[in-house]
Amino acid sequence: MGDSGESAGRAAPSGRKDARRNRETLLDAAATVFVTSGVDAPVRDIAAKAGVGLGTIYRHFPTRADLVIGVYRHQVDACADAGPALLATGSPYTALGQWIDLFVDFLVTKHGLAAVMRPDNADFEALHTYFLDRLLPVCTELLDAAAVTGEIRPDIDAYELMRGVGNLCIGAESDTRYDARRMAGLLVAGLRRPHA
Amino acid sequence: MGDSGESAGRAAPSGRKDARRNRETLLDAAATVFVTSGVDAPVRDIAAKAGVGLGTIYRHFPTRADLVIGVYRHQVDACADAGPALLATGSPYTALGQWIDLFVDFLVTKHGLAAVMRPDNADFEALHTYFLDRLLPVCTELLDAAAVTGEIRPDIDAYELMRGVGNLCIGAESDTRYDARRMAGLLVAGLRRPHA
DNA sequence: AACGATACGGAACATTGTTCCGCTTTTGCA
DNA sequence: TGCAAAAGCGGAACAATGTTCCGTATCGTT
Repeated sequence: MGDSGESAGRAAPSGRKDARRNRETLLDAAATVFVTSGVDAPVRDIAAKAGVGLGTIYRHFPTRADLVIGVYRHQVDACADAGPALLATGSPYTALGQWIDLFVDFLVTKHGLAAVMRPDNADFEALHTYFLDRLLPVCTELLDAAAVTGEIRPDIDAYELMRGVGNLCIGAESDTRYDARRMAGLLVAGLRRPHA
Repeated sequence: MGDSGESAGRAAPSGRKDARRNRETLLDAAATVFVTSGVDAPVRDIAAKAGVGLGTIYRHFPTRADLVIGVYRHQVDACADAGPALLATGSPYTALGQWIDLFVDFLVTKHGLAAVMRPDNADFEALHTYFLDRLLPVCTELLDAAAVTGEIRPDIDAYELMRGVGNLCIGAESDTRYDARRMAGLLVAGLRRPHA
């Protein structure tokens, strides 16, 4: 569905035809390179893969975060949309857990993406902002619902939870001894209201 | 490369006098720079602060991880030593929680240190290894003790917990909306044995 | 076809880690 | 003390990467 067009994404098809084509080519190339080399792949690699110059890549995507957003926007949106859906299928706490699992899976399967979501990384501020804009409302909704039913403590901030879960996913894809899903599950378990 | 003797830190005073002095100077300078610019500060900054050339810094500390270890070794050791002490003062679960708090405080107050503990960062493998060597046995001890008393689930791996807590601390020092300590507390709370 | 606007490519620049080597200082010994 | 070898030093030079800039090529319109 059409969201309020902004930031980086597909707005009204504007500009020259070749420019539009290059934009697509770049997104495709980036997606491919991200899979093999992670989201930290050198800009030159992406440009080479797309067969364009460096100037072109920077014109279309002023910062790398814009490129990453372009590539993963759909998946982030899908994750956001899944929140309300899950909420409709079971208890709020269960839904929250499942939604977090979805988020963790998304991050863990994208090499380096979690590491890049840190807000102290000025280069990726746009990415951080996009994730938050999209997912924070959903997380808040789930959290509130679970708090209302009394399944979890009511004093948890969605932002903190998202940051925490995001952090837990860092480096998970390259460490067989570490299971980010498990840790995220523990964190969510920690949200439960302390039993009397 | 194979350093003489220990990985990094103070070994038996060996070599020339000026070399030993430079080593200390370098550690002092690094400590100062780390506080103001984080552990990712450019090597050149540290060299400049210490008033030595680049060659000198790389000779004394083949990798940056060695320098970081040299600077924080004492504090890591102190944290390790605190484990058994805490265990003697209260219930294992309480001790575990307090020990984790200690660890979190340590990481959070050192700009960028947590981010550098990731094992997927080849440059800092030595640092990662040092932390693990020193802290993993302590964490295991606390975990086991708390499992024996039945306060927590018995299926938690110390390595995973340390990685998880370490990750939770990433970027915490520059984000006022995020409290790593709180998140670590949640994670520890999640360890509790599920109530029947 | 001509022309102005738009976009392109890639050289050039900036930052930072790391290596290498000629020069200096220290140390051991006669 | 004097001296030569060993040990250490400084920083230029190299490599990898992000980013900017501008002369040139292409597109769309008249």
